[in-house]
Amino acid sequence: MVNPEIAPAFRCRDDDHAACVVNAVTTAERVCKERGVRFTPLRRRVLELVWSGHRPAKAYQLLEQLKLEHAGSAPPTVYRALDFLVDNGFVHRLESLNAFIGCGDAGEKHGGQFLICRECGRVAELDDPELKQLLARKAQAVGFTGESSTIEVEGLCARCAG
Amino acid sequence: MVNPEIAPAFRCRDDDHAACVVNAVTTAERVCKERGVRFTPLRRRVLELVWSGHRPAKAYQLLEQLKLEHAGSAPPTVYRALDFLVDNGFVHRLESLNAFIGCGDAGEKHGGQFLICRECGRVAELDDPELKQLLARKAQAVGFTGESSTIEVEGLCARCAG
DNA sequence: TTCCTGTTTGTTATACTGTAACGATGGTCA
DNA sequence: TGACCATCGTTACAGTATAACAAACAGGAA
Ligand SMILES: [Zn+2]
Ligand SMILES: [Zn+2]
Ligand SMILES: [Zn+2]
Ligand SMILES: [Zn+2]
Repeated sequence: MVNPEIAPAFRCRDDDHAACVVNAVTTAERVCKERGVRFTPLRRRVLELVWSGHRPAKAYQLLEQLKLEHAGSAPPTVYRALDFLVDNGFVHRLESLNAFIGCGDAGEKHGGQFLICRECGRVAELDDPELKQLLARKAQAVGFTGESSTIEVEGLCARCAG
Repeated sequence: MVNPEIAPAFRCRDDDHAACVVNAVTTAERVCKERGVRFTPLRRRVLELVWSGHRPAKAYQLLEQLKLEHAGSAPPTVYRALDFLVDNGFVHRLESLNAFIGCGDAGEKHGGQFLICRECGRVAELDDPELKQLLARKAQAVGFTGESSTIEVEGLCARCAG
């Protein structure tokens, strides 16, 4: 096998991650302005919290953080913000984990393919057109028209595989 | 496009579905005997209930059924049976629905690819090696070793697409 | 400005999904 | 028989998500 590239999410050091957060927030701000939707302080804050690592964020963990900053926070507070972020393609929901992860390629609404390391918990996103096409083709072969797909792989990232 | 085959799950008529259930139970019975694990009445009954349609079964719906037949049923009753059935490859869990579906190709433990019709609710299973290989290859290309995967597609079956 | 309107947020309550813990039961085998 | 292990019954609770309605707020019309 050729020397593989390593996905950014698996390369990013936990102690040098601020740029990822800033980039995500800046992009979201721009896209929201373009779309004429409101990037409120709450939504911004939840996006920052989701992006606080390349690891899945659980809704009730986010809620705990929000409560520290604003006592009135409750489940709908975080779920509504997450709904907004997911609908606008800034965050993806990981179905196999009941968790959320920042989208590395925000701006376009899309479903990616997620690589979830069972050792370190980091998650990388692919957005591979070949995969989408093959899946669509295989579905069509049995008469099924796919509209959206959930693809999540559990395994080991390069660093954890040693 | 060539005339597509239609997946059995989408062809099966609701009023002529008994054979599917019998087949699933018979297979499970045989496989359990081969493996030396116990196919208890409870497990058999839950498998029948899961197979009562080609539609996803929710755990608490199954529980309601069980309660009608045995008052002592509680969440662990159904979840333990489902765990057994999933572990042995007789049933799959659909992550995007929090639901369960009978495996059309039981006996070998495997992860399939699931086609979920958003109109009629039926679910068909693929088990396509090309898809698995391509996904594994794409993951390897970024240094990730996949071990198990969740692939679920929402869309329209041939009948519902009209 | 004031009013109107639609969106966002606060608040309470509840529904849905899943597991921990421990004792009772029931096969299997020495 | 008794010891052992898997299964099941039972209670309690943890974790995930939404319904419903009121309050606050932004943006535009009068
Ligand atoms: Zn980063
Ligand atoms: Zn890792
Ligand atoms: Zn059938
Ligand atoms: Zn259909």
